[in-house]
Amino acid sequence: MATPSIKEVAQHAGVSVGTVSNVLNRPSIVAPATRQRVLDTIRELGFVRNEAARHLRLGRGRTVGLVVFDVANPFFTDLAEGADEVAYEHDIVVMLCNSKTDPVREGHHLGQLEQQRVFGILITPYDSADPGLHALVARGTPVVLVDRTADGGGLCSVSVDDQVGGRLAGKHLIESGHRRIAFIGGPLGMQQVADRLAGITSTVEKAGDVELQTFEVAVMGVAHGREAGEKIAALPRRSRPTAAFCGNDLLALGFLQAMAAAGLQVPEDMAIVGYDDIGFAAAAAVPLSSVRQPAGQLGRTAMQLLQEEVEDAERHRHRQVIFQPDLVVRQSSDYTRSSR
Amino acid sequence: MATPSIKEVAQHAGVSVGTVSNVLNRPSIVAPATRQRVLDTIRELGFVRNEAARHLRLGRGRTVGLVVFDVANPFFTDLAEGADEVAYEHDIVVMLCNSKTDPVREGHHLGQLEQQRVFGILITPYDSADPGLHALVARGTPVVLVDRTADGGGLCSVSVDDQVGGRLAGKHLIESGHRRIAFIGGPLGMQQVADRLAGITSTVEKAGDVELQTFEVAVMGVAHGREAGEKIAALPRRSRPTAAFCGNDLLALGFLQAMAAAGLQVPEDMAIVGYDDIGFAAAAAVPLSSVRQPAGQLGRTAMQLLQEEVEDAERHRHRQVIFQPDLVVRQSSDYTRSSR
DNA sequence: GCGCTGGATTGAATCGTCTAAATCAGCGGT
DNA sequence: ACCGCTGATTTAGACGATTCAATCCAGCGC
Repeated sequence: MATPSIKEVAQHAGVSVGTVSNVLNRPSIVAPATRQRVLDTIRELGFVRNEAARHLRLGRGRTVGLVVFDVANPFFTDLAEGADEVAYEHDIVVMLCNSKTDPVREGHHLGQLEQQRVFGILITPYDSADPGLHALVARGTPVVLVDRTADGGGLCSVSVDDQVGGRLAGKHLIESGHRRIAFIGGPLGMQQVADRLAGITSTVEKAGDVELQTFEVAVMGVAHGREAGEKIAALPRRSRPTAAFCGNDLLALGFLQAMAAAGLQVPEDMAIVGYDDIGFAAAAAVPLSSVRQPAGQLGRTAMQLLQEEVEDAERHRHRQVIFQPDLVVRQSSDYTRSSR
Repeated sequence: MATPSIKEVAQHAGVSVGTVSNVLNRPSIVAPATRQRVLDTIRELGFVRNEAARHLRLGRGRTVGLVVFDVANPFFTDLAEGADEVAYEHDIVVMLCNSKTDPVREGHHLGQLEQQRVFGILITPYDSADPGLHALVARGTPVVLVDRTADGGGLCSVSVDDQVGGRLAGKHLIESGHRRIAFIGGPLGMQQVADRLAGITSTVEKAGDVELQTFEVAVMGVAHGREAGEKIAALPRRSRPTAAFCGNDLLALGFLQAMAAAGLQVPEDMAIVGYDDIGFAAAAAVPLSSVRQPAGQLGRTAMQLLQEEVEDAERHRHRQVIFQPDLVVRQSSDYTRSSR
């Protein structure tokens, strides 16, 4: 009934537990005949390795925790998929955790992962200076920051230059003639959001005659985008922004819905640029312009860095890998492609 | 440096390991003064419980594996979120695994989960009769089927009546006057797909004068939906279906894109009904009609069933919970709401 | 026939935690 | 002064796999 242990396999096959373990871990040093006999017994008995025991003895697990803001956001599932690819090659399993941009949930997950003595953690931290996170690192769990640059250099990180992203969006909108632009995103305390805002701000300031208005949201999801959109649509036409730069595509999608509901045309009455270029952006009611980030690559690279860090802890030097985003212009911000 | 063990905490606090363990697990039987001293030492030393050792000793883990077809499909992330909610209440952590409707990947994940001696597994199985899956169950890992009915009754399951879903879609399209309908989905070997098809087929047959054409796809993703759409758009107008029922919303979204690309109007030239009613369906270029499934509820219920099964293994009787889907009609299948 | 070599196998210790049984200290009752 | 009791604490195995030093043995050269 209960799964047999290595010991029962040994008895059944008439060898010692050491030999069974060797068959499992270094088959080459076991005599072929013995090896086969053990293998047969394993199959016969339906033996399944106990990872917990293995883990205890080895001191380190084969699981990597990936903590992200929002698993429902395709950007993060793409990222997760990239991480998974690399993990698979190294016989590592990925545990996806959803922090929902909530520091409490994030902390909870980190605690669980540390208790599990995971191989390492990839995380988009709510606050990269979180003392809890650094305590965890100090206690020995390897951590790689994802979609976030490690300021101090005390950690590896993989990110995309969000300021550049913000500038790309700003430049595009300004060049399209917009003079009143809204930024929708939040919480502003989040580095990613702050950087995107900083990016577009710098562009706006350079232009001189452009007004940028910030609308902070609590969570970057469709619902909040819609809410912000309703608020903005309700503004008097004269002072209402003519373009919106949304902190991510979910916000942008919600925002777009609000425009439709309010009877405002996109891009004529309101141009929209999102962020992440998730797959659904292109399929939206009005195909969405968006700042594209190489999500899969972020995930792959992060896992590789983690792998490197653990495999060769001595020689390892923390690295900050930074990718460049690019702007994908679609109908939501391009009059020339507009249907009417 | 290395995380301290319970033993070091004991030494430091001047008590035995047993007492430390008791502080952790049954604080009430420890004298308040001692308890406090141990607690202080724990904080001071930064002790973190080793879940692997605990797990080994207890024989069962606190992790539940959730194996789904496609983590990038919002239907499944909603489902996962529901499962997570309930898991959280029971101090259980959920491990999300992506099978990508690939039996090999699925098997790989099941193997990993079994090695980890997880608390249990929730799975949308590619083939619910898979011998590997049943062997795993026989060896003692509790499994609950999700979005899939357990035929034999040898397992708990939570599902939505897909035949009803298919009938709802069929009825709606036929009543809207369509006489040539396409079904896009696959692989047809998947029960969910087969049932949805069976549902619409039965409705079609009852109507008598309606023709149903099936287009099988390998994977239910946006790309395949687009592909199928292109193929159908290329058919001569006379024989081309006037409506499409897609196996899920991702397919439908892709299909919709293909219609736009081919210059066909939705719903005038082609009505579309999707499945799952994911959040993005409402935000699509043409808001998508869809058969809604209570994803979160599926996840919550599944986790509850698993919990019940493990907590009270003796008295437990396997149950099949079946929810009913309902149809959400939006513009993609409704002329009256069409903009033109 | 002896000792040696080297490949194959064994045995025991170990990882960190939990728990049942044993021990201990203190105290009230007789 | 002693017994027995209660409540607090300690002790001593497990749990299952890994690993390394120790052992075993067959074969070989001399």
